[in-house]
Amino acid sequence: MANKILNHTGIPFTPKTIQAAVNNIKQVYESAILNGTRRNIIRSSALIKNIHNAVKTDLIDTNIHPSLINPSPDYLQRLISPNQPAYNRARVLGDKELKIAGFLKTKTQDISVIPDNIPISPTTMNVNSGMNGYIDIYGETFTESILSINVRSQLSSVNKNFDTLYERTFAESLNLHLRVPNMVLGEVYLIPVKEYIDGNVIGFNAIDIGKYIENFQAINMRINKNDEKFKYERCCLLIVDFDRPVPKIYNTANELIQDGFLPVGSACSMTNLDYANFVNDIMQIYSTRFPANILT
DNA sequence: CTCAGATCTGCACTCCGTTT
DNA sequence: AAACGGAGTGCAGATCTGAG
Repeated sequence: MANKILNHTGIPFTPKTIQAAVNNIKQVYESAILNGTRRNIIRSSALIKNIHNAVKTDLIDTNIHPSLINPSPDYLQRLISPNQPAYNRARVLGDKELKIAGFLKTKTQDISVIPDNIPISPTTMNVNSGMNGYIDIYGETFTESILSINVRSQLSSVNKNFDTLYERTFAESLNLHLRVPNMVLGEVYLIPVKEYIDGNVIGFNAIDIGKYIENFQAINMRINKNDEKFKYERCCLLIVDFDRPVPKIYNTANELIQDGFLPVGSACSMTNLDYANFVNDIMQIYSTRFPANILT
């Protein structure tokens, strides 16, 4: 897990930008298609970790302390007492996906940023759900103060899986917000503007990208903690054209119209759904909601 | 304690009955 | 016949467990 990200020749590689991440995804995925190991590479999560890494890098660039991202349980133990003396924090990125309890179930979060000044307070859950009696090692106060960003992708069979994946996306935010309504949730969803066809050759099919934009706008921008619980505080629909030598990331609907992926006059908007402003936007929402929490 | 085998989890993708 | 929808599949990695 520490660094399982490889380039297409099998050499360890750490993408620092979202463009480097999608470039590497294209190269690794396409070589896997050609040598018949496409399913293996997808299920190994080797591709999606490229996006994880670029998002983590962008979080650090907004001044988040690396040790507060996906910290180990050992590191978290220092928060068990609010009067703990200052801890000598190494500038190392954690890689532990935190298992967070929601109203219906637990779920490990892809990227968790923990505040440095909120104590952990284990509690036994007392709720009218299957989680009744579950011992949550973090407690509600700490859980709701975690900034959580999940990352998904779908490179082929896009329409076939739309329903299942959209339901999952919708359910994950609801599960957490039903228990901890203040929690700030982000989602980065990589979607190709043309899906890869199946088989052992490189090829692309058109998809209806407008449908994705509309559906993700419908669960986006939960600015007020009283807003609908199935929404995310900030979603990113990372729309990428892989059918060119260097993949192109789309940040605006106008670019999609210009390249023929949305009809002229389309009402679709990528405002608040783009990657370019994603990290800044979600940090803004977090710091407004939890002005006293320390992430640096 | 170690560590190998068992079990659990996450997730892209397939399959097949239903609808149009 | 074609498209749809959603239950089912199976791989890979993570985590657990118990024998020694």
